[in-house]
Amino acid sequence: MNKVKKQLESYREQFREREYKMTPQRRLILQTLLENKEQHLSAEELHALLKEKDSEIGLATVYRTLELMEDLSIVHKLNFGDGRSRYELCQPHAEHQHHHLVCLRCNRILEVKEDLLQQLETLIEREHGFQIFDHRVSFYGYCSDCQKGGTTGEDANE
Amino acid sequence: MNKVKKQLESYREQFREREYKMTPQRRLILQTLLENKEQHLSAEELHALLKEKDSEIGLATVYRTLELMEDLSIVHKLNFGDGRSRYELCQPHAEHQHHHLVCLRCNRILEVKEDLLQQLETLIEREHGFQIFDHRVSFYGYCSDCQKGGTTGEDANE
DNA sequence: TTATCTGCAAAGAATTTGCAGATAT
DNA sequence: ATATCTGCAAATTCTTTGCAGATAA
Repeated sequence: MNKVKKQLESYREQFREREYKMTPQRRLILQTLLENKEQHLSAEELHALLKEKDSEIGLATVYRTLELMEDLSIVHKLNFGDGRSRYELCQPHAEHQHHHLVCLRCNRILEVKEDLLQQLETLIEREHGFQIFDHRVSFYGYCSDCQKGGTTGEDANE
Repeated sequence: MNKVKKQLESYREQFREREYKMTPQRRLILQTLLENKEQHLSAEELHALLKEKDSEIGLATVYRTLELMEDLSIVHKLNFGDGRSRYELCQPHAEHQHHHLVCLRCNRILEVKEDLLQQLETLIEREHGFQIFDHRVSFYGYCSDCQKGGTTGEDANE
């Protein structure tokens, strides 16, 4: 998996540009995020994963690193209304982030690649004179599994 | 302002259907939300407004009432990434909520009436078999004032 | 070398909960 | 009458901060 190494090298460069140091802790956090790309981890979940790797990274460091990387546009901070912030790696080459589908029954979070908000953005920029840099879109409903399923449904979280 | 009274009566009915009681505290909270429709209040801000009216409603009651009203689909819980939840009354007759424009410089939150997500929703329902009930959309950028203004810009919050 | 970074523990902020008395229906 | 609701204070949970020693560049 040379791809991961290359990606880490690219992040190191982003750090250097802003005079931030690439420490073992930061590297391991990035590595873990790369290994869990599809996950939307919270700070505590990430911290738990790091512990499994026998690292002694403190929770405060995890928070500080995530904040820093959000500032560097390496991660996006997300909120799905469950009382904690969640994070995901930015897609380096995507014009915009994808959208999230939050299942109201099993709480799974699915993703959609399609953007299709260009039309709406153009309208907003024209009508409201608001210059858009990014957007966050979540759809709430029932995933296909939960539409079939009985009344209970498994809960993906806790 | 007979309109407000009518609206309160309608909320009372929603409460009754679920066997919740309409207490003076709940009525005053609803009234205050109606008087601040365009505001996106946090629980503490709402609590402060209630205090100005010489009511002795406890903060815990405010939280409990907001939770209850979210469950009744009377209010929407919103998150703009400022570390606290914010609430707004649902638009009773709107198919969907409007969208929010979050200015990254002055932190003002503007609104757009246009929905225009139907096309995207149709695509998602078809391609992903995901049955959509609602969506939350926020756009991040610079409002028209902040595009003109200097480098500082006033901060609408704190 | 030296400014930045880390871990720890303590602090802070938002939200929730337990309980005993009060109150809508 | 009684199940629900309220206010208070304490408890929880998530996140941030101060500090002294450690470390990347």
